[in-house]
Amino acid sequence: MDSALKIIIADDEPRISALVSDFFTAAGYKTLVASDGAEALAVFGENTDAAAVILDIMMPEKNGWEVCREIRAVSSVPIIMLTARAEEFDQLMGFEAGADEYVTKPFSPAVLVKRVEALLRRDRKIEDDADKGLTVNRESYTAMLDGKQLELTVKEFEILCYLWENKGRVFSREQILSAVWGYDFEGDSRTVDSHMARLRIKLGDYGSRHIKTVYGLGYKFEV
Amino acid sequence: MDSALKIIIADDEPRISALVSDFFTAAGYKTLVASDGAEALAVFGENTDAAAVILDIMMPEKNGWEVCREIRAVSSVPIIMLTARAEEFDQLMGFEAGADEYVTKPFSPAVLVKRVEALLRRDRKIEDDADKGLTVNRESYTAMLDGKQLELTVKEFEILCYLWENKGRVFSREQILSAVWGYDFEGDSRTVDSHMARLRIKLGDYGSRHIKTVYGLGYKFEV
DNA sequence: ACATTTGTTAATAAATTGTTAAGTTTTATA
DNA sequence: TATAAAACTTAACAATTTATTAACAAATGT
Repeated sequence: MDSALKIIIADDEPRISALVSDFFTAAGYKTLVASDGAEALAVFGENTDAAAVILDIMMPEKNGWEVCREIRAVSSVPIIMLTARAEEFDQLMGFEAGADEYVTKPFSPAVLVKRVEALLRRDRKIEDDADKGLTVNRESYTAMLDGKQLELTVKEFEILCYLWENKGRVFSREQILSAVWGYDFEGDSRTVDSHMARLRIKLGDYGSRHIKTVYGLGYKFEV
Repeated sequence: MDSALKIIIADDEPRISALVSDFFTAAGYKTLVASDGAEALAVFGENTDAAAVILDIMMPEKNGWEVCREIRAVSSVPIIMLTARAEEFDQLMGFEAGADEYVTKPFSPAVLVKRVEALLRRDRKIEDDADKGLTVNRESYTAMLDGKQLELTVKEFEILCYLWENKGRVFSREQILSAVWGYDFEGDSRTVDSHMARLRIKLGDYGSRHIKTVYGLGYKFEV
């Protein structure tokens, strides 16, 4: 199985494409290199599932923005243009041709990888950190973890809320009981433990990582 | 003792090297200036413990990327290339020669310092002051040492807190017992010793440096 | 009446803590 | 400075406390 995302790199300067290719390979992508505009188009034709295309502007056969325009006619794949000089003219043409990003030489290959990943994120090709983690909504009594809704019972939800809204702070079982059950609750404080256990299970990995037992004191949501 | 980190600056334009040197000096570094490529190599030869090397590309004798390549052959010291024009050729050669960063003239010396420090941080040459030393948080019952969380038990944490919040002051075992255990604790005061030992172990080096025994009296957190 | 949630209990597991005792270091003093 | 006494350190152990888990019973809502 090879599920690595493909990145097409087109530059007539082999040392540049090799350099860029190396960085993307190191970052876990599969790279396809072309050395002129016509070849770039051919490679794209064979790999329309590519995750992104990086085009140098100055290339023989067909220049970068010609290639860009032709790809754009058939695909919305993210396109990044490389240019030697930050000239307004080139920039304009490039964007008009439908490029998504502009990277001016000299550039740091590491930065180029980051920019491409930003575009992939935009297209949901790679996971967005934004919808990672936990969201809690008192109004709807719902909690989302990594974009998926959790099936929590009321008590579980309220305990989670209480800890979540006071992240970092340690609460004793008694404090949790009076916050969630009410000050007049007569029950055993082991009850809290049971709920914590259930909550942890439902939160999976995230639960064990963030709902911490503070031995001898109680529980906390660790940031 | 002079523990300042050394920065080698090579530029054939004295005004530039003087300017850059001033900024690094102001930031607490020691600078070594060379005015051509050959000299840069010679200086590096005498100072292979330099923390970073800043090379102008256009230099007499040996140009920047020749110097870069030669240094790279023997050292992984961070190398920053300075270039007047964002030319593709220079760019390429520089990265190929193993430079870590590229800074295009005109540049702000302050920014250059920042970039260099980012590289030093990457190589752990300078510590991030943000997470230096000890932090104690009663709310979350956590103690951080140099950015890492300590796994302290309640008693350990409270003893540490007590000493930490009264830095410099000496406490007898009895005082510590009544502060942490409560005035009615009936146990042996050797108990405190055990906890101190465990605390010291968990605090490692920092522990032995700061938690001091005052013979015949008790303990203190020494500043 | 059914399924779901909630509370309780008890067995088990885990961690903290206090104590002891042997070994060091420090201090006082002869 | 040698020696003894006092004070401290350390490690190991056992006792204790505390937490987890699962299974079950009660309550709740549909």
